[in-house]
Amino acid sequence: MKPESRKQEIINAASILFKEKGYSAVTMRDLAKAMGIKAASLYNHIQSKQEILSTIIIELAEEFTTGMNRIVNSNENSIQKLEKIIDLHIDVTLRNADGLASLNSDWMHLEEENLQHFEKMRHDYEENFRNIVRNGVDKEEIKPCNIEIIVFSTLSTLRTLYLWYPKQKDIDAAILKHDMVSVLLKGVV
Amino acid sequence: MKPESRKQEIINAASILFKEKGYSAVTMRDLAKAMGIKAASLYNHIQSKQEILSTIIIELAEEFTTGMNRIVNSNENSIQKLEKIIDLHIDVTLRNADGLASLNSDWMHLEEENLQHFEKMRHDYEENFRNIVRNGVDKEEIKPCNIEIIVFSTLSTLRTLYLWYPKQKDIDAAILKHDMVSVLLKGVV
DNA sequence: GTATAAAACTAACAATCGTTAGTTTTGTTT
DNA sequence: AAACAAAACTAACGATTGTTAGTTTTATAC
Repeated sequence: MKPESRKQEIINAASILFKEKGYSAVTMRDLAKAMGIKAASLYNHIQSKQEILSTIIIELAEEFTTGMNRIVNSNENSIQKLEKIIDLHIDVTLRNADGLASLNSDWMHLEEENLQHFEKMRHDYEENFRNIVRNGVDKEEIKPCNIEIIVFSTLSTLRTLYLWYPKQKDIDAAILKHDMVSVLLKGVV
Repeated sequence: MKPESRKQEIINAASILFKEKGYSAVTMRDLAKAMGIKAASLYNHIQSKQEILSTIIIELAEEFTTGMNRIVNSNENSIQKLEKIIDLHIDVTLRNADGLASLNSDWMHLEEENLQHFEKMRHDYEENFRNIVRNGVDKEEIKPCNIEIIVFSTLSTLRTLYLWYPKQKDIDAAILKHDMVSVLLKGVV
């Protein structure tokens, strides 16, 4: 029963519109119409269109950063860490699939300091991912494939989950996790 | 009489800009500046901004449609067909990585008839992909995993190749094909 | 019931958008 | 050098953009 703040409602509505058409193609009048108010009224709750975008993206990026740091600092082997990464992506996707569209497709429209912050978080995330895979190959827990290809193919699938999962209506999160681990790590042949 | 070459130069420049910022965020003045001319001069060669987008996307979508039809109608088993699909994506990516950004991220900005044509081609492509996987599972050439997850994870990786491949400077196409087959079909563990 | 704050409104701004019209420059052919 | 078309230009259009200012409505607290 606790009502979401009006600002959060706007951000949620914006996430949906940004997912459908992208940040640049969504006007403040589009967003206002989705909220059932006039464009100028939005500014009682938010500072700018840019603030909406950066709120959506930075919050999500920090979730991934926090999650990855927890995984990196855990005492598990490479395979277990990869499974935890898959869990992380599924969890975030379930919680905020709409926002992930902006994180994946509209990050380049962030402005100076937020853009830099985002790019650093993304770089660090990928570097951590790469190190986990590299470590797994060294310890022969993972096949000696091209590390870049493993990271790329796994990450591109996980990053695209937000597009696919909402269309799968009757799939349980636990089953999804299990099957993603199976397909991504163990192959299909 | 027809300025084919200059028109193609414009389309190529547009592909690069669309890749960097997306269709909606690129103005005709941006494109003109990239071409070293004024915005109005673009209209000696193209009819509209929309025409540029539809040319980029529809041409690529038809390449995939043609390629997929060839694969579907061949006398090969499921694994071989999946390998051919991987080849197809790598070939198209090598030939036109920039345009693929529009196909993946800006298709929703196509207008009525082109949008419908694109959506039908994409639907048919995915349906063909799904049938190949389903057939492979039935014949026990492919593990009995969730078919949707296999299609999704494979396709999301192939569709994202355009983002990743240009950054890999010293990787040969043949090696890439081999490794992609290895990672996507045989797993990493 | 009145005061106060939250949240909506109308009206408009300067800037920028895709695009058109009309004109001039450039390059090639005769 | 004259003719002609390709391709550039200047100038501007109507529409739309994000945003601001000032005002009115709505809901809550005393």
